[in-house]
Amino acid sequence: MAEPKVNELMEKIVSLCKRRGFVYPSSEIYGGINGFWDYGPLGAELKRNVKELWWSRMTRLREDVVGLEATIIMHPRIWKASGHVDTFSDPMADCLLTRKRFRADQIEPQSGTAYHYTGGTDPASGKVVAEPYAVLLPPGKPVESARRLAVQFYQSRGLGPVELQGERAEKVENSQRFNPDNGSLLTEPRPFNLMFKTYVGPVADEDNVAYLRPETAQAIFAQFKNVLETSRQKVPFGIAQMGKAFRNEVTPRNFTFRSREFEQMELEFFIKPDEVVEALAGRVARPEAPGHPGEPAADWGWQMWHQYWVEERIRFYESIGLPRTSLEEYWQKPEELAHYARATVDLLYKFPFGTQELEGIAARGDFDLSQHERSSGKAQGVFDEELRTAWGKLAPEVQQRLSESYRQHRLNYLLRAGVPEAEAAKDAAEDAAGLAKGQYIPHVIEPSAGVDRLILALLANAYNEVTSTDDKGRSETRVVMRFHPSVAPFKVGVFPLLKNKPELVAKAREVFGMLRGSMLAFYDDSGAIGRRYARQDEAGTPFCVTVDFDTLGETPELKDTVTVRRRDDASQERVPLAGLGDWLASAIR
RNA sequence: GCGGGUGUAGCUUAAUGGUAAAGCUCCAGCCUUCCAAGCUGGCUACGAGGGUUCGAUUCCCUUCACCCGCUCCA
Repeated sequence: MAEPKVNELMEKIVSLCKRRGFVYPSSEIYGGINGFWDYGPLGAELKRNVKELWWSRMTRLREDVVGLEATIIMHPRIWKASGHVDTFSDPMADCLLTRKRFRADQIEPQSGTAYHYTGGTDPASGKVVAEPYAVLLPPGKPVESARRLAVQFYQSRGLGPVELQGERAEKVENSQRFNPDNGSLLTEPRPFNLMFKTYVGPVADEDNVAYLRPETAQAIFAQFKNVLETSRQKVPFGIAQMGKAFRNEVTPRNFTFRSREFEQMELEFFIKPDEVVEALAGRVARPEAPGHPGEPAADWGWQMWHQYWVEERIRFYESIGLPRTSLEEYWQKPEELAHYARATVDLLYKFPFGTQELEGIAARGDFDLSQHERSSGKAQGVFDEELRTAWGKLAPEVQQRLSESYRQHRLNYLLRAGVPEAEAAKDAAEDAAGLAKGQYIPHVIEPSAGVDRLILALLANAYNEVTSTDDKGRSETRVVMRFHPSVAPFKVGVFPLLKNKPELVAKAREVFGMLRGSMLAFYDDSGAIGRRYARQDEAGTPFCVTVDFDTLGETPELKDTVTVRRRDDASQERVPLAGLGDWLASAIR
């Protein structure tokens, strides 16, 4: 549709980000580095505000969430247990003809006759392409189809008419070297390192390999027991963490949207399995209507908690200025779910380059703690005195039903994790027996958000162009960044109306000094007043305060009052200096 | 990683095989009683490397970054 326009908007945003100091290309004086971006002065403030708002809302304002700040480099076995080592170093192979890419180890084995060629010649020009090529045909298919593909291949390498060289047939059994769709030869499998690798200690050998974390979440699981034992929290409760994560993305794209170094804000909220909830509360509450389910209750099952966090997160985005209409909620279909997830909701923002994920809220069951329990050999379950007491009072048939349901879930997990059948059956039965003793492995709801993506969404959302015509008939387009005041880098600009009147400057400096202790203020006395307003509009500063002659007493009843000018509609209000701090503080909340 | 496109000042755009131009922004000064006014002055660029050439921003090669498509997205 309007695609050039869309790109134009992104280009304008990128350009503004650089011009005003929100975002710069990393290492720019050395030519930049693909997938890395820096935040300039305004961007750093914006990002800090966003992170502080998230942190405060997710931990400080809640009794049931505590924080964690873990290292970026952790024991490599964490990434083995989480599954990242395996899925992040897949060998990949590309089709030589269509360039389609495959996981080399997941290609369905093919059998048949492979026709090999040593090269192709253009009989007209005599041009030769000596690259070997091959096509695998299923039994019974005529050799012509192999030749047809081979001709296409050599044509794609720059030949017009093609004479094939060195045709040779070979029987092939269970090969993964050919494209299952068309039989074309693939490239040699090449490993894809999606995790950043490093070495701990001065000796760079395979024994010292470690990885920069590809997500912050695993540290939370790895420290779950420590936090549980030292924070005086009981399930249900959450552990929040913000921090850098690193992924060797195949294609960094869309400005900062997909970067190789990025920051996450993650919460792992641990809840009781539904069987435990029922044993304790007598029932399991499930969502009956869409929308926020209200205050947490003892009978909430995982679906209630999941919906609760989806709605909490949407409220957070609304509170920092992303209207609900700019967001989309996407409930992943069962076939799209990752192997560990029971349900995942993506919160998407309508970016200029498309509607893309800001945050994923996954109900991960007990997968992660279970993985770390098996991998580390350290029990990750919790003991709940109330559960033990309540269990003893349950009717035997209820005990039986809950225990069986729990056993079935555990068995499913263990089998999927590759535990041999007999062992899995035994372990699942033991886990189920643990319920009676008050033991279980918590389940988890994971709201996981990308800070940088959110910053980009806020930038895109704030970007507005205002075209005005002055009295000389010249029209001019200005940019106004309409950030929510709570995230805006500067909260207030402070100006003397005129620079060459020392009394105005002195008073304005005084007002600036008064405000800067409680909010980020910016003092400016250069150029005409309108220009200073415009500069602050581009920085997204929601309010500007101007000291004029009335402030000094030119009009006696206006003495010690200033003009407060609003960014979004340029409206002005006269505010007494004595109440200015409070006026602004309540306006930027 | 593949294919296509782009790369001149902070931004937007010129021109040129022979000293790289302008507008806006920015900085300094003057002026200015509320929305990029005016005047004076100033900083700043051919993405990087190599080749051809007496001389390359211009032609060629390589490389880097960005944009679009493919691929990937645990």
